[in-house]
Amino acid sequence: MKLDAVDIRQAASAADIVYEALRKAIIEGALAEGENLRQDQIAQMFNTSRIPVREALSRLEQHGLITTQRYKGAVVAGLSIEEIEEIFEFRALLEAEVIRLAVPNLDRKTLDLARRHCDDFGKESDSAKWGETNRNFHYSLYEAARRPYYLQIVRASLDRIDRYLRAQLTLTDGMKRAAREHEAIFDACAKGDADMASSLTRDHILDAGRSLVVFLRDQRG
Amino acid sequence: MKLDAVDIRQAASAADIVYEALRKAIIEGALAEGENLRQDQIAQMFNTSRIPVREALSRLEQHGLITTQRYKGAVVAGLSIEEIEEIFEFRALLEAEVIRLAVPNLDRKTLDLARRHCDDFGKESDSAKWGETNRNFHYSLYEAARRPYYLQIVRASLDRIDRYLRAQLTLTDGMKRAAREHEAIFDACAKGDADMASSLTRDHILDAGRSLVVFLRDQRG
DNA sequence: CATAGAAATATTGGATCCAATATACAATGT
DNA sequence: ACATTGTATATTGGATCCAATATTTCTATG
Repeated sequence: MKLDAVDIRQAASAADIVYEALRKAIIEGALAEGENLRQDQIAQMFNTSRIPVREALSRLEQHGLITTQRYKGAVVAGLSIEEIEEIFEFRALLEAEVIRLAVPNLDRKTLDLARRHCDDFGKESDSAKWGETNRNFHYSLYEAARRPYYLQIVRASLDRIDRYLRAQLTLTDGMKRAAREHEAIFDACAKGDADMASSLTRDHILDAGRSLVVFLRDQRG
Repeated sequence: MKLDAVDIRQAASAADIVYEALRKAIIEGALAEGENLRQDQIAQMFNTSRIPVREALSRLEQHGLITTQRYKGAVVAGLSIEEIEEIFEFRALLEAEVIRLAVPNLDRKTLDLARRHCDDFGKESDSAKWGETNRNFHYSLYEAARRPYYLQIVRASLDRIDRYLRAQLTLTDGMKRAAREHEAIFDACAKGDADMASSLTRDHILDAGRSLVVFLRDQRG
């Protein structure tokens, strides 16, 4: 197990740092599904005691990223195909609505930023960074919806399936398709067509979900 | 501050018990908005140390039910009118979809159960129990959607605004209206009309939200 | 008497220690 | 040889203690 350094601005507590580092490692796939997370081991890694580690693990469990059992420890949670399908269906519903609410509020500056993120995604060859640029693109538009509660849920739902998406996209040509779909979504936003942007976002997510399920069924047998 | 007893079957840890008790107290309004939650005080209440209390508080903060500041402690979180409006809008979107997905799966047994919960709600005079019967009715139908992830989010979003709803319904005649709307939702479900059930659920939630906002604007000045 | 500064108090986050239990492995009997 | 039992080890959850800081109270001074 190997973890990246973290740079949380307002990391008030050690627990926050541990939480963010583990969250990042899990959603990026650096920690494999089923991998054991020993409190002692993590505590030593962060030069801290088990107390903040336990708090971090507790939060990760609340978000469904790990499961714990007393006297046995925590493991990185895995999702069944059915659970993954449900989360994609959920994201399609939610993000389609968020983009619809965002379009009327989009201004020049936001569109320019989204345009840059869209280009970055198209040009990104390092698959490890794919997740970041993807989030950057979508969230730069979503922010305009001014719905912090929606966005919190959007982020949490993406966290759950992000590492499966990344695994698939590094092994298939899904990224090209995603880049094309991003272009279409951006164009609809730039034209101010909320219904179109919403519909395309919905399809974008459902397509990705279907591809991923095919990929996983094959991989898992 | 006074807390109910808890009865969690699989309350593996003291932290679970404290978490559930505090959660219940907050969503029922037994703990007022802004009320201080001192770790020591809570620990003594549950005959335990501050460690499990801290874990419980950390989880409550993740769910947005409290806010904490180092060296100052935790307080029960309050929501602005705008935040409440957002959550009702969110619930309308989500629960309308959940009931739509549920209707095709409804069987005799589930409908009978929902019928009973619907009657219970109409007959319930104790406003303290309103929240439970309301949840029982809606969730008995929602379960049929077989979407555990959706339901988890539905529960969390209701938790955030439940105590405002309860406060309003005890002081207005909103319960009669809610009871009528429940009847209509149930009838649509019994007829197998998913679109109608969805639309009525959406209106039911948006109506409740609007009434609540009027009530709160008046109350808060 | 009012106010500024200092000491006392309250309160949190983290470290270390202890209790409980699951797992692994060795010893023992058939 | 193999199954069973007992023990040693690993690991978690909780209790107690310590460090850091915010708040309050008290005192001294103009």
